[in-house]
Amino acid sequence: MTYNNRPPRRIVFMGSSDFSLASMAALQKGAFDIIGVYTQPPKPSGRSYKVRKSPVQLFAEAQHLPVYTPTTLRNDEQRQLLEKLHPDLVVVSSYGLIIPKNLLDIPTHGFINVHASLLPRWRGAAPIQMALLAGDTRTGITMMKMDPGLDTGDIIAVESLEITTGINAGTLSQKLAHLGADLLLKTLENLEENLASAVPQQEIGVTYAAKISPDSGRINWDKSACDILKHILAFAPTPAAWGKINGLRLKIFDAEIGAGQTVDANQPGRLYIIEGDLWISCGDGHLMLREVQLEGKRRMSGREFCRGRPTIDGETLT
RNA sequence: CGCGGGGUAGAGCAGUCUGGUAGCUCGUCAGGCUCAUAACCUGAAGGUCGUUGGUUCAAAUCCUUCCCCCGCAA
Repeated sequence: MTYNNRPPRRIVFMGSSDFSLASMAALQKGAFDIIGVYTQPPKPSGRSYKVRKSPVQLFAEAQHLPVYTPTTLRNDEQRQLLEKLHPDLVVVSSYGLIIPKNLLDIPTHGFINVHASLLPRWRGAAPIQMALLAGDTRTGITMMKMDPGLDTGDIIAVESLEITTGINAGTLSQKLAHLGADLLLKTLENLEENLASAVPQQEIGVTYAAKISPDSGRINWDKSACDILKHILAFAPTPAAWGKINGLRLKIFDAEIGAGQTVDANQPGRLYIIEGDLWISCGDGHLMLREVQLEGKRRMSGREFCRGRPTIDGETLT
């Protein structure tokens, strides 16, 4: 790969999730020196409460990159640390910490951010999920210069893609992660020009994507089959959409909208077994549940679920 | 020791409380029926009941060791 201008050599990467991983890996393969990786500190998490490192940290350590895991960047110590690294550029991708504005000037070329939406739509923490929930037909990656606001920086580059029907948040996130990594490399090829030509975000069309929680995955069966399907796909595979049956949580990972009138849909949440498939009535229409998981059990197809539990025919999911 | 569920035929489950010949729904295979079929009928194969040790005349079942899977929470 060749560069018209002097490429930024000394890059600091800040990220925490699987989404960030693709961008970091791309930088690592490219002709860049990742002189430091910032990521969320290991926390007690997972079953049995063990301390676990973020995927970014695991990858960085495997590549023998220096890793920093501050709990906040909002103090002098952190400012001095970043200054000592003398970065040309800081690349941020779903890091999870707010960048205080007194850090933004430290790198020669400032901070850039890989954001998974078409800004200014879906600023904030969960843009991928919100795009699916809203039924958007396109989404994409926005590369922007970071400023003190929440995803309000000037736009350097945009790449969009179609949201294909039936895609879930996990798969879409992977596609966007790769798109983001490609766009990041392109941006870095002519960084100075690209930064200079960045344009402010439009003031119309601003929306915010709040964090999603496991609780908000609970399905309201009074809604239409179409809305519920969006909900299921937006929450899959984590934290997953769910309902309760006999006091147990049933996660739903995939479904399809039923055609015809095979189910009388007057009782939202009512389950039916029809020719071995698992169906559920919604407020409007009905869904065939293709992939489910009862708490304590593994994830399985709706058909498998029915085979072992023929008695759920006629029961209600709430 | 954060809380909890589970491991029984290729898959999903019942049986465990109350010990007494290993079951169900599918799948697979063979045969039959049919113009035909993923449909239907008949039959067959397929299990050291996760692992270790113990109690007992007898353990999937009771006690015990370890391993593995999963939900919550974070």
